[in-house]
Amino acid sequence: MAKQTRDAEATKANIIQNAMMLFAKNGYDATTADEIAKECGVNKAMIFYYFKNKAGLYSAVMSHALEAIHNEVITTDKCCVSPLADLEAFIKTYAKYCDAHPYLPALILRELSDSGAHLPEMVFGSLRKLFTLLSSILKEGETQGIFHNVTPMIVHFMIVGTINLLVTTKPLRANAAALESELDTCSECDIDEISDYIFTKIKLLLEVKNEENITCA
Amino acid sequence: MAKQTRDAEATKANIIQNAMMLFAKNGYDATTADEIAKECGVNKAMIFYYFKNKAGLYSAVMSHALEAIHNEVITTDKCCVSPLADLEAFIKTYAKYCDAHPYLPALILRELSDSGAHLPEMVFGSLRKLFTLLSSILKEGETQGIFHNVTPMIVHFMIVGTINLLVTTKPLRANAAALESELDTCSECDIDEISDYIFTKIKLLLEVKNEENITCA
Amino acid sequence: MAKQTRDAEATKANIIQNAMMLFAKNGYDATTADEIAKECGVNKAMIFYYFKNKAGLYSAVMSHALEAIHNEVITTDKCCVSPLADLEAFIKTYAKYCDAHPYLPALILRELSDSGAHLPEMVFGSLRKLFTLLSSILKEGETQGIFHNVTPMIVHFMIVGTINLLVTTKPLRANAAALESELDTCSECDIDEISDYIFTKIKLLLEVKNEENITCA
Amino acid sequence: MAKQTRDAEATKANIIQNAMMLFAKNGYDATTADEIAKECGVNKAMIFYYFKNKAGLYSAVMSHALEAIHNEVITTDKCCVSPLADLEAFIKTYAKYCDAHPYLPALILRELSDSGAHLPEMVFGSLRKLFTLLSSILKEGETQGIFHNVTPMIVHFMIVGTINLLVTTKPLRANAAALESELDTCSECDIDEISDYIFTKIKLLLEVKNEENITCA
DNA sequence: CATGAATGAGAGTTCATTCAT
DNA sequence: AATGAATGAACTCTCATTCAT
Repeated sequence: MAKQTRDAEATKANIIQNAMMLFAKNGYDATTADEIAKECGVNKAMIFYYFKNKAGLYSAVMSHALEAIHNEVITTDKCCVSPLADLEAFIKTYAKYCDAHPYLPALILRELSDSGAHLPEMVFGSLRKLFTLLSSILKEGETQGIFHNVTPMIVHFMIVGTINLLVTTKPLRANAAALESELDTCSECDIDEISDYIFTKIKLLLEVKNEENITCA
Repeated sequence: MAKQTRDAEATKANIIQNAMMLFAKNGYDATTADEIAKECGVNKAMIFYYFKNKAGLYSAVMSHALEAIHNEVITTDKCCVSPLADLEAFIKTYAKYCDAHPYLPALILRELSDSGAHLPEMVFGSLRKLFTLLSSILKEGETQGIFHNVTPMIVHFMIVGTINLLVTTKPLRANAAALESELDTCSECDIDEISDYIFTKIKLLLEVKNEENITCA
Repeated sequence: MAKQTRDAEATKANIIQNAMMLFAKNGYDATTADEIAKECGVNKAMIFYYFKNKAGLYSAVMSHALEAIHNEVITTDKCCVSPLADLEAFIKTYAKYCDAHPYLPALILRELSDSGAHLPEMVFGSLRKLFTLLSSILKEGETQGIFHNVTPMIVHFMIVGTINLLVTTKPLRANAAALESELDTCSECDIDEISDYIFTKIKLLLEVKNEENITCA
Repeated sequence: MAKQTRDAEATKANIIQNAMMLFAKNGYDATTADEIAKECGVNKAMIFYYFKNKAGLYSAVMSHALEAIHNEVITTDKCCVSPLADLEAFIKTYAKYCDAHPYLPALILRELSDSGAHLPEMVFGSLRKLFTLLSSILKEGETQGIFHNVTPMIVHFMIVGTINLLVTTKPLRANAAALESELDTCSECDIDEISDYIFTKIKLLLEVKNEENITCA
């Protein structure tokens, strides 16, 4: 297929791209080197030449993906304007990126559901960096007295986990809706509505003190 | 190992139990029939005798697990007392069950992250039933005017997804906390605190109208 | 299926009947004990109870079948009327029996094509008896001066082998004829025409001295 | 064992050769991939690498064998000299080839005794081609008025079937003769005698009109 | 850098056969 | 006599990985 490039970086990138897609679609074990090679139009041995082994490729794929999203989020983040603005940027950037690269959420969920059985430091570190970023936004909000009762880990999963799940289950939800028309699986919701909704709700949940809630007026 | 029972139901249950654990721990592909058989103290052929093939066993495992949690949630549900009480029951029962049977969340997450590539009707139906249950609670709350701006699917993932992730990542979070002491990964949080927190926050998020938020006083 | 008979002989006969069919259709290796049992409506263990093992069953099947054909041929043989009449009886009885019990030829051919790898004395003996019978007819004809230049083994295969092949290839020949209409595979020939033809031709071949053939007139 | 050739065609041919022998000796089901690989001095996986699966290998083996005999027969055929000369060439070439490659007859007989359950078009086609060749010789003879009352399919089996049977049963016949010394199983007959005999007899059977037979002078 | 041939270690699945009831 | 549960040995096929070119 792809003409023999003889360009190491291009070949590597090509393999990573296609592997990412396949790993996300079928999982680590169910993705074979043959399959990846065929998809890339590259000889199977090249995978081992460039990445040493399958785990090495997987690791490269994950680093690549997480690096990318972290960069995306951190650079778009209107850092330090205000915790609320930062939070909004975080949520919307993350959501948009996931929507554009839907393999990522699948990979992350799978990785988390294994307790990271498959993967090494680097990947683990990247996940942590993302959490650290959100964490610092939330803490700043608390310091400024605009967020209350924040447990960052839980809020993190409420945001990131929910987005991941909504993105990966998109086909499944469409399917479920088709079968049972009264069931609203948000199958038509687009990513902007979703991230708006999440942001609005998370904002509420962070701003309102537990004791006050609606009792105010 | 386990004495030869010659009791079909017991043998089947034994296999399902052990398979559930292994599938949850290692995923579908990485779990081998040999491994399951050894863990059960049963001849490998019994797996095929009772479940026809590996996929059949997986299907049985998933049905079993989802059936169980659905029953648990539905029977404990103080049905129809009030949407709020029902919601609390839903969240806490679900959380408690997951904590007690931590394979379940891993299985569910994995299944969702495939878009259900692996599994059949039954499983899919069970997942739907769980969502339908929460959905009806939320809708009743809206009808009664105590919940506002509810998008059930998203709220569902905010609850169920978050619990699943917190349960499955427990070891991972402990690990991360150990590496970097300032990072609060909620690694000490027990399931009751978690479900309390989630319930409180979800309650807020449902009860407050978007426009009002903290502007009240 | 078949109600529990508790009649040993009936059960055995039932198993033999069905096994014969399956062995003929699929061959020894491709026929499983499960399959036979299901076809008979009998528990699989009975096969081993009555026949010790699969080879034992096969042996029983072959003996039964060869016994049957040998009896048929020998009793119908208008023995000793005249070699020609005996030959005709042999051919026609054999052909008719094969046509009525088409598993037999398949079993025999398969057995012969293995050089009898599968089977024991008894079967081997039965085959020999059949050949001995024809042999004696041919020899008697030679003694009486009406048959010439007889090599019994070759003539035997010309008769028995040809009938076996025509019977077993019946579906194949129909198939071939359907594909290529100009090809005459004798797919419409019935067993009487066939045995008439074979008898007529074999008669010629035995009666004419090699040197004379058509040179006569 | 056999040194690693790294020559695809050689490896394939090697596998086909050995597989042909084993399939002929033990039949399709009783021949295992392990056995073939060991016999070839090749890694078992190569079988699947080159032939996709066991059935694929079998198919390749059959095509190869039938192709070979068809070529042999057709090139040796002194085509169109005279039907009688052609017939003689057909019979003798076929017999000689079978004698030299005794797996072939076993394979053919087995295939025929299944009604071709196992095998695909190609093989079926090759068998048909052989029959078509003989058929045309016989028809030409009839047109020229030297053969009479020809039913090609039956005559085909009388020739080809008989040769196949004689070749495959060679060990069996030797065995039978050893047991019972009076029985003449033609165990000493060599292939030239056999094909001479068959040719002579088939010639008779074709040339003499049914009604005349020995009645001549 | 790139390829196709080759390998070894399993994995899932089948099946004849035995055991306990 | 009859059954269903249980077993162990094989068998086909797959796949990550390496080697020779």
